[in-house]
Amino acid sequence: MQQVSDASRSPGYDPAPTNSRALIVDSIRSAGTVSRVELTQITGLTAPSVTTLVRRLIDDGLVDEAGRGSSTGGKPRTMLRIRAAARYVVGVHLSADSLTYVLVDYAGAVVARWRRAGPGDDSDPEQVVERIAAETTELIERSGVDPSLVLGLGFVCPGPLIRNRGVTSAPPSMTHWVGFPIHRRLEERLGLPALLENDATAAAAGTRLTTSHDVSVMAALFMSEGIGSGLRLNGNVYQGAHGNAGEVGHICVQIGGPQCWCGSTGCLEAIAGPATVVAKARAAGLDLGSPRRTGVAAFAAIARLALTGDSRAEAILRDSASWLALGAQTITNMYDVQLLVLTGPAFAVAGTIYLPIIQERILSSAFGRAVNTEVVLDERGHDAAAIGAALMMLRSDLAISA
Amino acid sequence: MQQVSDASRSPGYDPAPTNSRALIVDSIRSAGTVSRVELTQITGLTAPSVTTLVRRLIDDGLVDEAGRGSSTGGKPRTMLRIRAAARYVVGVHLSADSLTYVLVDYAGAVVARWRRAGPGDDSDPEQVVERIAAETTELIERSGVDPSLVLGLGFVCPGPLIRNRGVTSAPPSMTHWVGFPIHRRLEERLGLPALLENDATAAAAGTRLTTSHDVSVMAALFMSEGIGSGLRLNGNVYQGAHGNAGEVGHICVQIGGPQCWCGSTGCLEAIAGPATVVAKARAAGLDLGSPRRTGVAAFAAIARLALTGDSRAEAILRDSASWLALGAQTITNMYDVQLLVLTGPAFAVAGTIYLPIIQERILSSAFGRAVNTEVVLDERGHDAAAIGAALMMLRSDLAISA
DNA sequence: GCCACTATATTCACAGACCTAACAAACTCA
DNA sequence: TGAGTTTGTTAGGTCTGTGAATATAGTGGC
Repeated sequence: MQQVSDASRSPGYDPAPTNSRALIVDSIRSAGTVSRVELTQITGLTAPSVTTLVRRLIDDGLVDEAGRGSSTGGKPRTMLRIRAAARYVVGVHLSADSLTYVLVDYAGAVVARWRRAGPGDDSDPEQVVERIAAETTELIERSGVDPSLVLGLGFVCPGPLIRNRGVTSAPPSMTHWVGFPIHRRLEERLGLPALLENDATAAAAGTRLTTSHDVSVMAALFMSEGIGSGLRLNGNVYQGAHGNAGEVGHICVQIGGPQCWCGSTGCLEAIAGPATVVAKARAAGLDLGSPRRTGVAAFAAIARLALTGDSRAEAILRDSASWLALGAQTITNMYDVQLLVLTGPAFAVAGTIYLPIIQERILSSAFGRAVNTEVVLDERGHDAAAIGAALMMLRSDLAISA
Repeated sequence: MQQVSDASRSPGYDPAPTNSRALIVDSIRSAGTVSRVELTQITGLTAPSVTTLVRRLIDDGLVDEAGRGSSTGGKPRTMLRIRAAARYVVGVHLSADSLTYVLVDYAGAVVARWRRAGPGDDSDPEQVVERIAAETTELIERSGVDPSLVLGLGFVCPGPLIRNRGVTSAPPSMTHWVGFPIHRRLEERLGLPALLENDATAAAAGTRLTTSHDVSVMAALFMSEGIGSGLRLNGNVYQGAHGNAGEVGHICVQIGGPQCWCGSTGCLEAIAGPATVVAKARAAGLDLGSPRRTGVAAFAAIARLALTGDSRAEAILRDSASWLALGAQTITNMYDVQLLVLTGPAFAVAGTIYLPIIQERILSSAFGRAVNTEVVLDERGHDAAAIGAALMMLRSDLAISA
């Protein structure tokens, strides 16, 4: 049980691994395949240190040699890569209308994925724990992965939470979750360490960096049922004092604006979040399929309409995007990032509408111009949070012990 | 010259000192006087390590023993404290209408302070360098401190900058500073390492923590001629990818709001910053003394009027405060801090009007309620930026070498 | 005033991380 | 085939920090 709490501790920002072993593993993982010489450059360690650390990792079965590079006039480089089958982690993303599972291997690749209907609005937390535990077990079983190689589970849910204590406040659909220590219950039920994280923060951890240049400071703008953001610094997420950093959905963007479920008024989420977009679309008489369709499913229906030429749907989304752009600008102003990634289920379905509007505002703002902040769309938006939670587990100390 | 750049390097967030020597010095400095046993608790190092490190620090003249604590049944603790006279650093805060110098000793105390009129709007940067160099030299001379003990200089100016390159964009009064590498010029002129920092970020570093409980994540909301903020994590400031984190003055708080000098519209600073407050007060016919009085001096005149019962002045400031409260809420939402300190010259003169309004909004916001974020006024607001710059220099690697 | 007791601080021997310097291995090219 | 080049390893040393044992300087009982 000692180990269990270890993974989810870490008050505030977790500095870059002082642990060279973790540093090497991270470097190999994010590079794909690298040679030892390259590792000396990436990590700043000396060649002998790299040799020693890599040897131990190979002995422990965490890293493999993977053929040779071509010679550049001398001995060719021996390439290294993560032994993908060494360990696995599970990532789970819960929201009212969907429940996403991913199984991620030690190299960080998704080897299994499962999306199911969410527990709905009035679910009993204890029953949901049961269900998640059962489905997690089933996921592992069906994937054919040896369960003893599964290190732990990263669990993600929307909204503010207090690390190690559970959800502290929640959107209307999940109020009965407040104060329920779901990750602890999952730990007990599954016998695996579990980590609890905010959806947006996890998404920041899960975003693959596909930019050419080196990005050490990036943020994710996450939209699912709500709106949030996460900040990633050199691969570590910034969580704030209580694990609630990045609550961009509840900054006030309009004095005297509409009431938000959070108790405040004029929140970005209340004005331009998916729930509001859906309400506006319904009010405008758009056909979103079944009237029982809610949350991201309903939002996706609007996006489909907009993308197939419905100008009313498009106008509603473009209006939402102009507000989201404000949030994005706040993120870049406050965090000063090199890269902002739009991610989460809502951007997965409507990102192409939001992206140019957000980009334009960022690039035309004074600081955007001065420093050239890039804004991109995550191609794995749907699963970003679940993947991120899994990756956070994969980067915990647990994951590098022999 | 190697050393010189060392102090101002540090891409993005600088993790807690891995350097135990620096850790010990920091711990003693922030505790005032401590025993070795207490240091083992604070730092997590073992008793033998503390013994050794402290012995070296005493040998190097950086730390002194300072009598004994009272016994609690055994050997009384030998108290340690920083040898204040071991080293000194200078902090300089430049704005259009004032130039503040502080000389800070190795214990972090201000031993000399000098506030002078600013260079005004149309000053030649080279001449300002000359003037600052001369006045810095004079400050040191008059203080009686041995110049060879002065480690370096922390330089602070308003607005966005790119670390190591100078100011990148600037308020109207300082546009001619754009691109001028003032800290490099000061280094050359004074023969001392210099560090360039944004005023708000430095203020976060300069704020003394007077709260009872342990604060590891705090932010400063800084108001001088402009509005900015800084984030401090475990004693290290977060600077962002380009040194521009915390630009809360240029988040948009009103769609279609007034034009800001930064090129954007609806910026917090344009709506509620000191310049706007002064303009409104003049428009309302308030007597601010000489019509040539500008910047913080004019703002201070309004604050005096408000505090002596002028209801028009008070209304103008209260309106500004309600907008600043939005900015404060954004800070707490994005950074999730335990403590928010209002600081800078403008809060130094009008803080008592702003504080309750800001406090109320933070405490009534959902996340404020859930996690109890404290909001306080800095009693050293006038000098916070200069002091902070000095303290940042004091925490650089330079400052702990024998 | 002496003795046990306790809390504080130090010494000593050792483990581990990481470095420099020297060396071995594996390729290219003349 | 061998010189040159690049990659990786071995050997030895330094430095940091640890645990175990010990020294130091008080308190309080008798």
